[in-house]
Amino acid sequence: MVRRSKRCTPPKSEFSPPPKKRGRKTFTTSSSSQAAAVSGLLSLPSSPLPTTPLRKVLASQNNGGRALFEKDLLDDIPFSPGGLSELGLDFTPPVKSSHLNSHNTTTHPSSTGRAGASPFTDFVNTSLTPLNTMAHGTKRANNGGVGSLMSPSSILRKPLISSPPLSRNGWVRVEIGVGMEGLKEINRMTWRSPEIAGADENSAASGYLNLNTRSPHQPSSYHHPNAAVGPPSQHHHQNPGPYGSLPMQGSHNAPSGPPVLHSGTGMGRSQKKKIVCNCKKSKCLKLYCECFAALQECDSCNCNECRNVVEFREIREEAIRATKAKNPNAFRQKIANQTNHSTGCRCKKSFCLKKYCECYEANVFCGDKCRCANCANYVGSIKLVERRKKIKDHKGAAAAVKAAEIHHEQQIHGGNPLAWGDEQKLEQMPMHMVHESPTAEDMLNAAQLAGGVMSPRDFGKDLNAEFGPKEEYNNGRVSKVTVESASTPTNSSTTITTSAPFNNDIGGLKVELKIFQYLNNGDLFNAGLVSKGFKERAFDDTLWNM
DNA sequence: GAGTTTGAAACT
DNA sequence: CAGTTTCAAACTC
Ligand SMILES: [Zn+2]
Ligand SMILES: [Zn+2]
Ligand SMILES: [Zn+2]
Ligand SMILES: [Zn+2]
Ligand SMILES: [Zn+2]
Ligand SMILES: [Zn+2]
Repeated sequence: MVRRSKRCTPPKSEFSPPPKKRGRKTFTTSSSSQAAAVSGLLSLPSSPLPTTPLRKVLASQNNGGRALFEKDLLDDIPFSPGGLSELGLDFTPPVKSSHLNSHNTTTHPSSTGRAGASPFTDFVNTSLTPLNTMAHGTKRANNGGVGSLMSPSSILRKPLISSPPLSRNGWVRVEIGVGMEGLKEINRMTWRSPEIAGADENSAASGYLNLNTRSPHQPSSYHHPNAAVGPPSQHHHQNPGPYGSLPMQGSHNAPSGPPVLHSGTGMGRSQKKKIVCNCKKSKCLKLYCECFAALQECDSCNCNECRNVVEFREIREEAIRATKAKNPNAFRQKIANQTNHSTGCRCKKSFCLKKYCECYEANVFCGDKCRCANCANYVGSIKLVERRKKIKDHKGAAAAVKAAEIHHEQQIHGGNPLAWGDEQKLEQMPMHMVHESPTAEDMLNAAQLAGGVMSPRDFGKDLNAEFGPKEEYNNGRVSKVTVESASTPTNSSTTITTSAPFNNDIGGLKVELKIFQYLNNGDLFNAGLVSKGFKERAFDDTLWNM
């Protein structure tokens, strides 16, 4: 298989046309800062050569302003999650995204680079917020390991794009998880629409590709089933693609009616359960502290610099006062009537099926106050039951089943809908599950959850299409609600679940490599510097020999 | 147990 | 407000 000779060159990129086929894993890159600025390629330092392995390579290979890189030599180069930044080249401290939002240039952010420069040259033409990747070794103090070196993949967890632009046909964000092995999302390469990427996290390396201006460096035998693929049609965007629409935030309609979860765990107003916190930084004077939130003094807790004790009565009371001032309901129990969470949750990735969700944790169904995505914590949700079972919350599981039965009963028989309010019929049924296709994000989340909650079969089928054929409890039976699925992504433990056009398995080629087919050699080079994972893929023999 | 994920709380 | 950061619990392996 030989790469097509028709090389796709990003419109405004000055990247010199790569060889007809990748062939040897060599790169040429210009030391011209301008070229670098435009192409996003490495800009060589003009000043004293540093001592990093990369510099060594450059120094030895420097060829009249152009440096030649070869794979073998690159092996000595430590991967740098922050792109070139870690190597001391073109490092610029991350810019606050708020400043970058208006970033709308047609040139590379700067010849001086930016932290975690996108490995993809297309970036230069986007008006998307640049990605702030982290510097390798960034320390992050979190509960799990204060001061621990974070793997490249988890430095940034906040959206890399704020104010995600509306759908941009053709533009995709490519991400790859690095530094880990296994089935986790972070190990996968994903591509998604910019708007969805906005909600993503943990992207050690990512960049944007404009498929409208690119074509895959495909093997001649490659025929993508999707006609719109190749260079994705610039004309009609009818191709809904996986990201045609964002998931509607499921707004549940109030279940002001009966079906209630009585798991029995409700321990009334004055929590008798002993709370033990492990606060490290809040001094137990913020609602972060469970003790404080419960207006309990810390006792036998594992907190640091605790002020939530009688010895600091004044400070403590002032804190309580201040907290109340900010929110009069701060200390009010969130589950008032035993049926609703007073403020609802806003879960995005847990399906409200983990205790991260306050509704789920409180054993109440999500309600109209909730603004959760892909909620599975509703009356009749079989996944809810399964989850509780798995957690061995048998009481909760039983309660959920019972609620479903009661609900179903009311649905068929007399249960005057109006009695529950006009929208009772819609009830907690997440509309979006019925009418919308799952996003890549959804599928990834589902995949993660699937590990435990769903059976492999469910994962492959129902969950795959996300809540595709939706199973629900209907009076003890499981019924399926058919949902048309726009995409039927393939999935495996090592290749990501994506949607067309990287959807189908072609010649057993890994999805990630399919994605990389869109990258030119320069891109690959940069990608190789980004992370270990990127490097492995960028230099994959299959990719270079096709 | 260490490291990761998550969404409320806090902050700007 | 909305967007972002901080935080400590929940969770995974
Ligand atoms: Zn505390
Ligand atoms: Zn405490
Ligand atoms: Zn304390
Ligand atoms: Zn929730
Ligand atoms: Zn909820
Ligand atoms: Zn929910």
